[in-house]
Amino acid sequence: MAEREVDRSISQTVKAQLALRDQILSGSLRPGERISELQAVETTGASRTPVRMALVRLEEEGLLEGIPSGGFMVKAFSERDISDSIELRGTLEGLAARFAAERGVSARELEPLKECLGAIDELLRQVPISVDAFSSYVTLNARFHAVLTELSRSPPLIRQIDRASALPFASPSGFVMAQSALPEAQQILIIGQEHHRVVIDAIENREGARAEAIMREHARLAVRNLRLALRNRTHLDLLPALALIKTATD
Amino acid sequence: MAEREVDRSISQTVKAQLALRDQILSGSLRPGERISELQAVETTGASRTPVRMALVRLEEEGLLEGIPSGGFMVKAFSERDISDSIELRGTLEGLAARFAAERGVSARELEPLKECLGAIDELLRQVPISVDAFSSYVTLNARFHAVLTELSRSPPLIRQIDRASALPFASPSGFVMAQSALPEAQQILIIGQEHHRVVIDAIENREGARAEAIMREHARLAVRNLRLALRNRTHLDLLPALALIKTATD
DNA sequence: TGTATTCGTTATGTATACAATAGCGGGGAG
DNA sequence: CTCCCCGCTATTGTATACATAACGAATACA
Repeated sequence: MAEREVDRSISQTVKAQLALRDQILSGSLRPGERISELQAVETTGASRTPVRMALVRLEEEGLLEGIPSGGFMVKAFSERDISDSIELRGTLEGLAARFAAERGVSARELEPLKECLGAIDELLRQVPISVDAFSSYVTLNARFHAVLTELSRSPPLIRQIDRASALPFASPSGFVMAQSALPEAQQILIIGQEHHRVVIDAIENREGARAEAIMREHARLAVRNLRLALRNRTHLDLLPALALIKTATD
Repeated sequence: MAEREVDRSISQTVKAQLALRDQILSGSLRPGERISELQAVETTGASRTPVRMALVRLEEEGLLEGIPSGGFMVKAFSERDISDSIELRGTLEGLAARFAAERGVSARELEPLKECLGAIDELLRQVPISVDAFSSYVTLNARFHAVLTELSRSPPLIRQIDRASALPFASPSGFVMAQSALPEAQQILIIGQEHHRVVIDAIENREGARAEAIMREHARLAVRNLRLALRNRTHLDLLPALALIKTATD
């Protein structure tokens, strides 16, 4: 009992899944590269069975791809894959916003959303925005999107949105990070915040179509800016997940 | 070597996954019921490791739910879950149609779609439609939706649509089957076919918004009719997947 | 010298053994 | 008679052993 040190608070499968996902997203594992189970066993500390379960989950998540002859490889994404994923999530979030608006949301339920809005307003007051403030923004923005998604009260939809967010840069924090290096970053943040304001207003007034439209526009903005940011890669080489994007233009 | 008869043409994992999915969808396993691994091993013929991989995949598919204390249970769906799933898929297919329209599709690529259209036209000519013809319709309709999805040329989107179709009644064939018992079945099929015709026209003329709108309307029609069909359950008790729907109104 | 075939090694798919936990039933006490 | 506690059993999570298939290298033959 002194020899084996096992953390019983978390399953080996989850541990392996987290570790491997981190390795993929951090670029330790190159896209197209075959993942060695044995190597994964060594780096994660779990044994083969939990590692395999983690690999299956990561494949379903979309980060890995099964190889016909056996095993898994890290998936590579084209720039279009990324922008499609963002638009996809925007469409889904639009549906969520519409559901929230049509089905009605109490003032109390809307409160967390307004809190995020106010907190971000506070952050955006400083020009230019500090690094710390930007970090807070990323958190608050992610929270805003998560809460909005929940307001749809539709488990299948929430589930799909979560899935769509699993791809690199497709999560609310993911693409904001990518845009941080742009000179127009602050303006983008301000516009995005305006979108947030409008969607709350639309939900409050039960304007489903308007709520949906603004969320889709929100995603369009993100797509446009991500494209822009990817043009000057020099500014954001620090982002590890960038390694997952195929450089060759299709 | 003579003793053990193993089919090498298909992996045990896939075999177990297919068998278990069939058991779930056919109602052999009741929703809320904990799935016994041992029992699954017996019914599928695979050993525990492949069975567990299959269970993980089915959980990711949305048919199973992990139990915190361990193991999996069959998920139960509310009527709203189902209709939301259909609308969800409709939204996704709308996006696919828009992508196809905006990005352009050659006449050659549109051919399979038109073939389905023509074949279905042929089927719908007979009144009332025969059981055989209806069965053909289900196949052709599924093919139409699959081809349309492919025309988006967006792997992430295609993937998501496939995922959304995994839930009971959310697939193109699934909800059509459910509606078959309705007296208005033939009219519904005719209207649906008109939708198909319009989406092809919209894609040909590169009218993205119109293509998207009609696919969403298509889903709305499906939702409405599924609701209707579920009202008179007596007509369609033959559908096994029905067991997965919670009877209690939320 | 190039190509093809064979052998060996390695990694994956599968099966099973082991360990730990959660649920359940029985027994005892209040 | 009821409630609580203890122990047992059954099932899951984990580890590992075994078999098989694929990939690579080396050698032999053309």
